[in-house]
Amino acid sequence: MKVTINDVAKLAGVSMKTVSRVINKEPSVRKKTYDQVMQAVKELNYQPNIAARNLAGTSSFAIGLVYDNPNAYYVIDMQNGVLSRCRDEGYELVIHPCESNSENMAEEFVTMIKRSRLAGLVLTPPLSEQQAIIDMLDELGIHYVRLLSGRAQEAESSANNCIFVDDYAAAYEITEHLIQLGHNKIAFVLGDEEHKSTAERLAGYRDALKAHDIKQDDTLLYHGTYSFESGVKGAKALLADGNPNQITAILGGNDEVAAGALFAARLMNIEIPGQLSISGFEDSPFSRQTWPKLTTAHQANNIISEHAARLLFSKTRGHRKNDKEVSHVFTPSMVVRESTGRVTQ
Amino acid sequence: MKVTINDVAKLAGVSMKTVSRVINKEPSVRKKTYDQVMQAVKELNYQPNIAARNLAGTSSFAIGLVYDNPNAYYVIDMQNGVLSRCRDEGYELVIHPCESNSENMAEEFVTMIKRSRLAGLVLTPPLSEQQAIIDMLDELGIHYVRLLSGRAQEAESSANNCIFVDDYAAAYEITEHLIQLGHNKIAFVLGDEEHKSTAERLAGYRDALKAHDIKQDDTLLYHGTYSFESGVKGAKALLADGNPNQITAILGGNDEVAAGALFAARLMNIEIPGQLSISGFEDSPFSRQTWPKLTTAHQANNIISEHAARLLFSKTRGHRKNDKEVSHVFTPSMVVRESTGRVTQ
DNA sequence: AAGCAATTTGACAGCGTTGTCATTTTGGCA
DNA sequence: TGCCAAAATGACAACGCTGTCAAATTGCTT
Repeated sequence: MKVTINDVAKLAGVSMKTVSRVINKEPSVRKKTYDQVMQAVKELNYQPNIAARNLAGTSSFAIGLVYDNPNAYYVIDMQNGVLSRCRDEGYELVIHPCESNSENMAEEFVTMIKRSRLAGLVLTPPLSEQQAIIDMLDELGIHYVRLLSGRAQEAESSANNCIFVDDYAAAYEITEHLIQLGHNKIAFVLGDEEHKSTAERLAGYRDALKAHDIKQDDTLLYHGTYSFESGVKGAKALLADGNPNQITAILGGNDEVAAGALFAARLMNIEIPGQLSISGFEDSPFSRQTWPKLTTAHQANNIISEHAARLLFSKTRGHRKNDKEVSHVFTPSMVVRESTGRVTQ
Repeated sequence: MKVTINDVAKLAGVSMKTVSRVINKEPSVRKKTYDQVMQAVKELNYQPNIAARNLAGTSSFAIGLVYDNPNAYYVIDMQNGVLSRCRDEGYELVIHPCESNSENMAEEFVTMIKRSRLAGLVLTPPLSEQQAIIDMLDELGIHYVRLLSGRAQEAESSANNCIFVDDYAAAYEITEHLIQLGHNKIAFVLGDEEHKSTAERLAGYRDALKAHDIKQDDTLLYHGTYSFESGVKGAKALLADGNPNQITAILGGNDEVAAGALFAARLMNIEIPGQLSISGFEDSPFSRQTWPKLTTAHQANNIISEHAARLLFSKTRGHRKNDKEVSHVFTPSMVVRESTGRVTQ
C-alpha cells in the first residue's frame, strides 16, 4: 500500500540516495541508472512523501499565495495560474487570504511561514506594494515574487523578483480609444488610493489626454475603491444634477467599478453607449455579463500568476539555466465591446 | 531563530512528549503542567512544524477541498469557510480544483492524497455526488465530508458525513413567491442535468405548482447548465417568437443563469420586472450587481463550508465530545429584490 | 502509614526523506 | 597498462515531531 523510496531503491538495485537524486532531477546520475530508477518508480507508482521531503530538506515543497482582494474572479485566476505551475513541479500551494490593514496581519503571516516552512511566496497587490512586508520577508530570508503595477522601463531597473503589469499603458490605450471616438469629457472613477495601480491608471489617463491636447479637469475624477458599489456611487456623483460637466464617457477603475457605473446609469435612465460610454479594466468574466458588455483592457491574470510562480521556482530550486529569462512585464490589451461608442451630440 | 519542541520542553522543565501533549490538547495533563508549557510556548513564540507533525503522526495536518465549479464566488466562499476553520485548528488547506469528467481525474486525485497524506477531504458538488469517487475514498480509507443537495428527511437517514442544502425547499419557496405575485406561467432554466441540485430544484418547483393547482407544462422547462450563457440561451429560447407560452416569470437555475436571462430580456426589450419576473438562486454577490437586482435564495456558502470543515475535524481528530452534534441541513432563505414583481396583464 | 489503582509523565525509537561526506567507478592520458 | 582527477554512488545521521510503553507520581482506601 505505502511505497517508500526504499522500495524503489531495492527494486532498481541502487541506494535510496540515488533514487532521491533522480526524483529531484539532480545532475550527476548516469542515464542508465536514471532509467532504471524511473522504471522502478513507475512500476511501484511511487509518490514522494511531501512531509518527509519538507522535514529533511532545506526548503519545503510548498509555496504560498498571499492576497487581500475582494474580487473573486481575480483571486481564482491567480490561484489557478500558480497552481498549474505547482502541479508541474510537485509543489503544494498554501493560500493565504488576509486583510492588509488588520492589526495582526504581520503576525499571522509569520505564523504561516514558520509553520509551513514555505519555499517562497507570491505576493499580489496591494500587499506586494507594502514596504514593511517586503522588509520583513527580506529579514526572514524568504523568497518571494511580487506582482506590481508598473511600466516597462521600471521593470528593467527593478530587482529580479517582480512581475509588472503595465497599467499605465493600458489606461493610456483605453483613454485614447475614447478620445478617438470623439470624447473629450472623460470622467474616471478611480480605485483604492493606496493601490499603485490606481496611480498608474490615472497617469496613463492623464498622459493620453495631454497627448491629445485635452484639458485636464479634476472635477471629472472620483476617488473611490475597486468595488461595484464604488462604481455606482462614483457615477451618481459625477452625473448628478443633470450632468453639469457634460461627461460623455466614464472610465471604470476596474470591471466591477464599470459595472457599478453601468448600474447607476441605468437608474438614471442614461443610454449606454448612446448617451454615455463606459469602459472597464481587467476583462474579468464579469465584463461579458453586464449589459451592454464592457469595453475593457484584457489582463490575463492566470498567465501572469503562472509566470510569477515560474519566476519563484527559478529562484527557489536548482536554478536550472535553461529557463533563464522570464518575462517581467505584461501589458493589458484593449478589448472593444459594446459599452463604448462614438460621441453624439 | 528556529524554536523546536525541545526548547519549549527545556524552558518548561518537562519532557518533549508532554509539550506535545499540550500542543495537541491531549487529555491527562495536569493543569499546572499545562500552564507552564503554555507559558513557555508563548515566551518562545513556538510554532509547531507541520512537516514534522505530518511525518511523525498518524494523520497529517492538512485537509483538502475538492471542487469542479466555474463559479468563482462559490469557490471563494467555500475556500474561506474551510480556511477559517483550518486556521483555528492549525491545519493547512490543500485546494484541488479539477474537472470531474476528465480522463485522469481519479488518478490526479489519488496522487494528491498520497502525496499530502491528507487528513480528510471536503467534497463539493458535483464530485460529492459521484459514487465512483465515494467508493474510491472508502476503499482508500480517507475521511471525507460531502456537500450535497438534499432534503431534511434525507439528512436523517444518511451517513454522518454529509452536509445538505435543501434546494427543494428553496425552489418551492421561490416558486410560491412567484405564484403569490400572480404568476402561473413560470418558466425554469435548469442547471446541469448531472447535478443533483438541478433535480431537487425542479422537484421543489413542481411541487409548489401542484400545491397551487397550476398545471405543469414541460415546454416551460429549458435544460441548460449553470452558466451565464446558458441563461441567455434559455431565456431566448423560451421567449422566442413573441413568447407564445405567455411566460411571465423565469426561474434561473442559479444567479448566473438568472443574470443571463436578464441579459437576454434586455436584448429583447423586455422590461424587468414589469413584463417579466426573473429570480436567481444562491445569492452570490452577483445577484446584487445586475440591474435590476435579483430576487434569489440566500445560500450561505461560507458558513456551509465552515460547517463541513467542522464536521470533518470532528471525525478526524480526538472526537471531542463537547462539539457533539453538528447541524447537517441548510435551507436557503428567500431574498426579495427588484427582479420579481406582481404580474400585470 | 501502607498499599494500590488511576493518573500523569518521560525515554526512546521511528516517520520517509535529504545533506554530508566517504567510497567506488569511470574515462582520459601518459 | 597504470594513474589520477572527475563523476557517480552509497552509508548514515539528521530533520522535529509523535506513538509506544515503561516509570513515576498522585490520591484514594484501609
